[in-house]
Amino acid sequence: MSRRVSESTIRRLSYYLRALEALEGSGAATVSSEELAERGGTTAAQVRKDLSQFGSFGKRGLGYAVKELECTLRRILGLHVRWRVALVGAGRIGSALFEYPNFAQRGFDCVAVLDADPAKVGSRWGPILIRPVSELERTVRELEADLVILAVPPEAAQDLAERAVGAGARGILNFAAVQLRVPRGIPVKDVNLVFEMEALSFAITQADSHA
Amino acid sequence: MSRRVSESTIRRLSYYLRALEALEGSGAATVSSEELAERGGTTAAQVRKDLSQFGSFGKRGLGYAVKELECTLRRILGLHVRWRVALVGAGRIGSALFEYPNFAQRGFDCVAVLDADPAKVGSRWGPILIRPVSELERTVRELEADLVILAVPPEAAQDLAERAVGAGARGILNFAAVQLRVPRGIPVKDVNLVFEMEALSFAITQADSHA
DNA sequence: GCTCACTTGTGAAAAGCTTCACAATATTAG
DNA sequence: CTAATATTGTGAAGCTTTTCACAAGTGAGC
Repeated sequence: MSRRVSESTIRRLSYYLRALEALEGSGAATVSSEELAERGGTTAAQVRKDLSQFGSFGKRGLGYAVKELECTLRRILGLHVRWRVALVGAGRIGSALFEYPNFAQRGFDCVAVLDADPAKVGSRWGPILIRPVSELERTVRELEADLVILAVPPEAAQDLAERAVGAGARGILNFAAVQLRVPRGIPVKDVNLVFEMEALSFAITQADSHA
Repeated sequence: MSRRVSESTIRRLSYYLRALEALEGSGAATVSSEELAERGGTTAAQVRKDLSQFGSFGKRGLGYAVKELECTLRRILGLHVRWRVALVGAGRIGSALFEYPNFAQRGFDCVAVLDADPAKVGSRWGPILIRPVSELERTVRELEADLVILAVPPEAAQDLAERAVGAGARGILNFAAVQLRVPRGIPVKDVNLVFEMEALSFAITQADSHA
């Protein structure tokens, strides 16, 4: 029950959680692996295998209790606690993130915003005062930020990542198009729109050349 | 040379391309699989395997010619042509995307913006007039959009995806937290910040419980 | 020309992930 | 109570991806 769990499994757990939330809204009390699979874009066997890595949550013949499984998944994903997030980079992406309502709803509280641009430093986003990036370490330490979001140019990302981790950050969401090197044990997730667009471009081009 | 190429390989090709661009800027003429691996966050063997799926681009003993490989990768990824993109959803995310300068730089031209909010319809973003989503089909058809970006609420996404594909869209970048069902052969890429944050949350929680 | 150091391309082995198939178990109906 | 039906949990099989290891090719120095 405590082997290494694959990235793909985790990603699917997030989908299952969204599906369960929707099901709860629609009043369903139980759900089968088959229905979860349909909503999560996978197969029933996969759903059962995924869940079985963490325990045995269903009832044979019946399926899974929606509310209970939802709760279990939240706990597995570590969403039963709130996470403190420091956002580095108050540009377009940073601002979109900051205003994204689902963010706080899902347990992620933005406790600080930092930027390198002196013109932005000192202004306010709602209750939050924008700080200079030079105060990154102090901010992470004093506000006990768990997670750091880097929405900064690629050339700045590696340095900021190292400093954030040095000051106690435990995970990084990276919007910069570089592969960050961080100490073992610090998870990094990359989000990169250009990469996704390039993957679409490849898939379409490929399809054409085979037609 | 024309087997199915894995998602992971494509994702890494994008990293290699970024690395090559950086190398070209710094004046290097050739690069070894080892150096590409370091910059792309993988291993030398993986780099060689990835590239070998498309041909034989290196010189033994020497490595790869930076400029040439860059060009080859662009062609493999289908980036030698420009892509026409329609953006559906003129909210925070849509606006951040629209203003993202790298987007156009990398060959993706935003040819239309649509929104469901009558208050936004008719206003301008630079040269682009915001259209009502009711005109999605007409817009995709007349402006010959290849790719559609859905930056809309989850409940609207499935319907819009179907309509976009019906009107000729060939690929979808989906920001909504639902699994879209589309006809076979239409690639869909999902971008979801909450999923990435949840993966971080899981990784950290997991690490804790094993400490 | 010969040797040396270097680096690719690739078959084979290893590791990892997904699908299959079925015993086990739960509920409902008669 | 028995039969019929539904659905889970899981070992084993099948498939995919990654890593390994090395023959083959390349240029530089002498």
